[in-house]
Order: sequence, then structure tokens, then C-alpha cells
Amino acid sequence: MGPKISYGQYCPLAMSSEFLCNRWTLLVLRELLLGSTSFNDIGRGVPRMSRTLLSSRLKELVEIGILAKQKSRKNTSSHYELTESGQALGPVVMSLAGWGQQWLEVEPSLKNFDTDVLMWDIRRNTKPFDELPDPFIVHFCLTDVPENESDYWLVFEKGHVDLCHIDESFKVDVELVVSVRKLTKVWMGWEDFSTAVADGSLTLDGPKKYTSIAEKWLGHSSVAHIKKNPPERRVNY
Amino acid sequence: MGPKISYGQYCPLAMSSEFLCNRWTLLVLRELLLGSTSFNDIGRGVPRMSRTLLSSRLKELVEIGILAKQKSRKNTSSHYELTESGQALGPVVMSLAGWGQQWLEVEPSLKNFDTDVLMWDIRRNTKPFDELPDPFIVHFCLTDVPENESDYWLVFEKGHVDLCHIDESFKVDVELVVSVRKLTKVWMGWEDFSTAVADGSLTLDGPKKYTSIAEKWLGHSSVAHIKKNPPERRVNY
DNA sequence: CAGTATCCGATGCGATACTG
DNA sequence: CAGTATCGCATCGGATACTG
Repeated sequence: MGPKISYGQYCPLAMSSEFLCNRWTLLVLRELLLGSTSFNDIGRGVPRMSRTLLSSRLKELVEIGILAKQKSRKNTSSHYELTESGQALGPVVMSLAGWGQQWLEVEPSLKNFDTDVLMWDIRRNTKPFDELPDPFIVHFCLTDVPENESDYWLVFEKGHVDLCHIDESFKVDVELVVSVRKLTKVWMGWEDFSTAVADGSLTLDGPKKYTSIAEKWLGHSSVAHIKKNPPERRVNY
Repeated sequence: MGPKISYGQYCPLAMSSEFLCNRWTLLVLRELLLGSTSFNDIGRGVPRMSRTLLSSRLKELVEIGILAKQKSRKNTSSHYELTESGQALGPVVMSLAGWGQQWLEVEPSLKNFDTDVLMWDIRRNTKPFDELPDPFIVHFCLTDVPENESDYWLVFEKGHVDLCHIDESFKVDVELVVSVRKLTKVWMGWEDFSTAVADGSLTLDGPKKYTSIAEKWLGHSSVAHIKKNPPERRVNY
């Protein structure tokens, strides 16, 4: 019942690749696995993907049966969630991401990427916790991007975290000044947080009780625990 | 130094996907991981891929550094082998193949595939062993394919196994009559070998001492040990 | 917010033919 | 055996504009 089989192989790898190795599909899956459920949230994780294509990919995944779509009765919002088989792709995605984390040289990764993806990714992995006030607001000042992309605010409030890109006259608790390059490295676990603070490439400004636990509220990428190989053993894409 | 980054994400999954999720790449990698080292052997595992493209993919993999190419001094043959980072992709490929083996409905897999891939795959996983004479020759008669594709000979000899597609007047030890569909199912572990023999859909003709250990010399796919879900929990691509 | 319709340009890839 | 060169089509997917 599926679309045309183009590889012409019964092999499960070939069959899986038929639909998983289309452009953007794995990244959409990543968003779903990490918990995004709405069209726009998913889309925000893949900003360079056209909405047209996102729409068609989601439809395809639903058709295949690894994704399910629920429409609210008001028809105003919809809700995607992975089915059992979709959830089962978690280890597959992690395995590929883990390989990249371990083997890929970092420089190519740091070239030409959207700041928005990073900030959105950070937001996703954060949660308010007891030591923080409510609200708790962090102002990110990114030093190596055009002025209009340089400011972000992370708002920890009422059990969840929002990301803002425009100044709403926040009462800022901590100001964090850092380059996107450095922030990425630290967040991905490619460099030590404490080292970055020590050498001044990452600056924290605010009450000590909050800045001292910065690594805790900033968090890390979900693959940060996987150690990258030393440079001479990395792959240079 | 790499090619253009099209996803625009530092994420290791995105970076890995940039080159691993191109058409055919994962299947080429599978061939390499399973031990093929020459251009033609690799190509035989992906018959629908054009040689032009295979050549360019191999070159790309070499450039990236997950594959190494050795030329013999005679320049007459060359030799590909995975580097350390390429070997490390083994679990990634297995993970994806494993997902497919567990979750994919079988019918789509059985439509429109090249018999050659199956036979080549079987050959790869076989080895002579003590209970077999040298040479030991099996004649495969495939019942559900055009006449000119229906006959194969597996020749166990001097420590390795050859696959032939033209009759060289072999002294056949065992003749195996079966449909490609059934052979695939049995070989992939989707159905029991013994059941197929019992219900007559797979016929063995030859000395009992060889036919009785048929499952041993025929072997199984490397993912056959992973159990497929019951039909109602499968994905229908 | 959650998409769809249409257009059209790039490029990916297969087919074919050729080389050392 | 191990490729490369060239051609040309098809499809993929981005951009833009529009809808409920």
C-alpha cells in the first residue's frame, strides 16, 4: 500500500531508509521525540524547512503509522504524537546523534547555523526548580551575531519556561553574555562550563545565589554526556 | 572544509544526516560493514544504484574520512575499508535495520525486489564447514521469477562460497526448490524453516545427511534473530 | 494557529557511452 | 576490473501567496 519502492530491496535497512532518510524527516522525528506536538513548535526546531514540506512530511509519517494526529474539536489547534512504532525510533535517532556527538569535528557544526535553533533547544531542556524564584528571568546577550538577533530572554515561570526574542521590559535576574559559538560548545558538552566562566568567555551578572548554579538552570543537550573523541580521531565533514 | 551545510544546525543528528541520509549511502555502508571491499562487490549489493553514483558516494565517504581506499600497485584493483569512525557506524546501521526488522510489515518488502540481492546476501553469510564435502554445491530453483533468473548455484569450496547464475554443469549435491517470497521469509527469520519444509513450500532434494542440516548451511540474515512484532503492531509502509 | 496551492528553479540521479 | 564523462529528465523542495 506504500509508495513506490525505489531501492528494490527486502532488507529492513533499505525499507526503513525509504522513508526515514528523506530530507528533514529525521530532524522532524527528533522534534517529536523531544516532545514537540504542535505544528509550529515542531517547525521552530527546523526553521530552514519550508512549511509546505513540513506539512507533507507530517502527513507522510501519519500515513505510515509512526505518528498520530489529533484535531481539537474547535479545529483551531492540532496535536501530533508518536505511536508505539514511532517511539521505538528513539534509540535509532539517539544512536545516530550519539555517533555524531562522538565523532564529528566541531568546527563545521559551528558554521552557518541558526541561533534560534540553539535557543529553542536550550529552552526545551530547561525547567523551573526550587532554588529559583518565580518568575526567574535570564537575559542572553549573544556577542557574535547581528544586533537584531543578539538578545533572548528565558523566562522560568509557573512550572514551564518561555523563550522571548523581543524585549518586554523584563525584570532580569541574571544577564549572560557569551558568543553563540561558546554557548553552543558549553551547552553541547564540548567544553567545560566552568572553564568558560573562568577564562571570561562566558560572563554571568546577577545575584551569586543564581549565577553559582547557572549550569543547573542552563542545562545541557541530551547528548552532552557522550564524550567527543580527541581532535585527531574526529571526522571532518 | 566540508560541503555546504544545508540544515543549518549544529545538532549532531543534523550534521550526521547531512551525509548519511543521502540516497543509497546507508546501503553502501551496509555493504562495507558486512565486509565487501571491492567496487564490484559493493555494487552487487546495490544493483539499482548507478555506477556513477556509487563511485561518487564512495569518493564522498573517503573524503569525509569514514572510508579508506587502497590501490594495489598494479592499479588493477582497489580496496575499500572502513576507518575507525566508519566501523563505529555499525551499531547505527544495525539499530535502524533492527527497527525495520521488528516493526515493518513484510508484504511491501516482498514486492518488486531484485532476486540477485537476496542470493548475494545469502552467499555473504555462508561459509563451508566440516560436515560438508568440498566442493558442496546447492542448486536453487526459484519458482516465482522469470525463467532466466530462476537458477542459482551456491558453491562451497576451499573455505569460501561462490554464487553462480549460469549453469556450469555442476555436480549438484542438493537441489532446493522454493519461491523467492518464501526463501526471503525463511532467510529473514519471518517464518520457520522447518514449517516451510513441512508444508512443502520449500523442497530439498539430495542426501539426507546434507538436507537435514540445510538450515545450517543456508544460514540466516544478520537481523533474523530480532523478532518481528505480530501483524497488528506493524508499520505498513 | 495550522495549514494548502501554485510555481518554478536547482540538483540529484539514472542511462549510456567511453577509458586505462 | 574499476571507474569517469556527459546528457537530460524528473522530482524535490524552497519561495510566495493564500485560507479557515
